[in-house]
Amino acid sequence: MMSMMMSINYAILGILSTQSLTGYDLKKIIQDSSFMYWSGNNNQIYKALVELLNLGFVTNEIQMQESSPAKKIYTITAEGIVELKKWVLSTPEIAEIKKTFLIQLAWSDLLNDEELKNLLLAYEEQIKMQIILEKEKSRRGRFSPARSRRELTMWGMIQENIISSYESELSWLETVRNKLGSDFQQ
Amino acid sequence: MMSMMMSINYAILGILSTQSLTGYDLKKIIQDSSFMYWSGNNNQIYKALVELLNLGFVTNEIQMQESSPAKKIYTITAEGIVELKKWVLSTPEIAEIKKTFLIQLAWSDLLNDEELKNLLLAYEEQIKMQIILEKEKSRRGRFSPARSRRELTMWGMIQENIISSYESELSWLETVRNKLGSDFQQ
DNA sequence: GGTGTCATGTAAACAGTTACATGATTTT
DNA sequence: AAAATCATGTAACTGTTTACATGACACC
Repeated sequence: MMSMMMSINYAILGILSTQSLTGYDLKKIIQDSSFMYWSGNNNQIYKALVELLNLGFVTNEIQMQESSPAKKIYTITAEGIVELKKWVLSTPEIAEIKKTFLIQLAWSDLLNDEELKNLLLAYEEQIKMQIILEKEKSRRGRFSPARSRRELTMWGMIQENIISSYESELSWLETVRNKLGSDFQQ
Repeated sequence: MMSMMMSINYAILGILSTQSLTGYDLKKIIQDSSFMYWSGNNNQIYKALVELLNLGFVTNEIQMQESSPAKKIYTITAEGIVELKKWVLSTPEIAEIKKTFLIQLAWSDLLNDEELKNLLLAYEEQIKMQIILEKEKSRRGRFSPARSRRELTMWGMIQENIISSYESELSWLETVRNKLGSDFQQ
């Protein structure tokens, strides 16, 4: 068959493997998630659901409501579970990382020592803010399945991965300041 | 003016700030670079050069060649330098990180202990391969300006940032194995 | 004789974002 | 009175990638 779907489809299948939900629910979960990295826009989610439906990986049940648009509640099928597991087992890809800041640093020869120090400081500030935001996000964290002890551990580890990425960046910044110290003329 | 160009334009301006080059040269440099994260496809580079030319940030000199297409050698202007410096000084954005592997782990409750262990192992393998690739890349590393002692240090630090990102991922993997150890039933 | 490098450029497709549209209900 | 929430969906655009097109030359 070679379905070759984008990974957002698998994120959706994964969420639906824990509970049946509407497109609107999925949107909110993806928006709030720190590791499901899409913006959670309608366009992508509703399109993905149509595709998953056509492929038979989900079914939907239309629930009429008075004075509100009809809900479409999506449920994963047995084939959907099989497809999801196949994907989970597939060879992991290395992360896609875009650090625009490194490009700024690459041309920092244009700056004087003071300007460079301030730039590094500004980056540090951004990261620290992001860590706070991330911790706040995980504190609120509504969607977090815990079907087994192992899954609970896993979700904790996923959160820790993100935090530790930022902390690694902070400790790199320390190295930069140390290494650079001897180059500053003052 | 509010130019609001994409960052690839600034990557190009930066490269041109060290030497005058053709689109073809820029393409190769971006392809080989580990922190200028674009694929280095023609479409983006030639389009960017037209835009930079229209904005007056670069000029080009057409060099005829016998039995080869004419070369267009691009040179940064004084306005280009000003624009580049302005961008370098602008508030850094936090990195855009897309770790699809974390989404795989999120649904790893579908796997048994053995399958999960193998998945973690496969990810470790990918990262180790990437580190070797990255170190090989920096060993070959053709394009690396060193206009000052500080710039040389900076470029070393940029390389180290990328390596340390992967190493942080490896040490996170160790934590996962430890934390998970007690959940495995055997 | 096929593949790779030099050197320009275009076309088509895909991925992903913002914004728009509808319409009732609830909250500020 | 305005804004947010619920719930669906579409339109337009940006960014990015792969592939195509040309044509000479060098290498194996």
